[in-house]
Amino acid sequence: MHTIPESNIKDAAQGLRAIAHELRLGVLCHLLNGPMCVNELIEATGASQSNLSQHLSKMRLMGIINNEKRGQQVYYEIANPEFFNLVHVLKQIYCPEMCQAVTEAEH
Amino acid sequence: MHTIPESNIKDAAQGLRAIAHELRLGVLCHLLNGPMCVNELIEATGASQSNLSQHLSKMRLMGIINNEKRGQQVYYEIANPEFFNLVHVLKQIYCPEMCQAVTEAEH
DNA sequence: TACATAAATTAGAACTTGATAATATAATGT
DNA sequence: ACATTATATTATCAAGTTCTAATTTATGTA
Repeated sequence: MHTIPESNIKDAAQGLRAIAHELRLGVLCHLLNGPMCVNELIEATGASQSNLSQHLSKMRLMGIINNEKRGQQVYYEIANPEFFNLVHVLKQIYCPEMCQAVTEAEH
Repeated sequence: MHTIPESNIKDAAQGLRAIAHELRLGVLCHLLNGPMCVNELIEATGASQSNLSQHLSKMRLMGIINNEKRGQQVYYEIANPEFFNLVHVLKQIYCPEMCQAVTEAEH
């Protein structure tokens, strides 16, 4: 069966909501390259400290990312390697111009 | 590069929002088995007519599904086959109990 | 100890989303 | 033409989300 059972739909929808935001999805993409601390993410995204912190908190509560304190900094990283695949699929859907070569090769 | 370029992040986040809801994700999953008309989806999901219609409308505007009128009925179907892959990844993440066998075989 | 830096928390306003109920439109059968 | 069935639209209200500004907590350092 190629579907999500009813019992898990709620969790999956909640998980999607956790990344269904420009800034949060941007953070997820940055973290694909490895762990980053909050200041680095502020730099990378241009978000305000408070705003970013709140989004990171939400992503952490939703199980998208984990954090680890190293001295004065808090480093965030992707919690589940499946998110690499998720981003890959999103790229297929929303960056068609980047994926045309592959798509054409399949025909 | 395994990431979504900034220029497409907004679209991707918006697309995610279009399915980041229990009912809409449920509809998407039902449509994986083929086109369905509104009444069938009402049956399948238990949603009210008006509510479902509004969610279908949103998913259509966001490019997740297409519709086609056949006589008195309107049939909806998935707009992009990549959504099969998206659901597959979601299953890996949010239905771990269903995927354990595969995961263990990989070790 | 006092100060600086990193990050989290809180409160509140503005905006968005989702559900319901009521109404409208469109196709079909009598 | 009239009733019936299928779907869409509109208005409204409650609930949820997001941003900003201010405050707090924790860590490292002079």
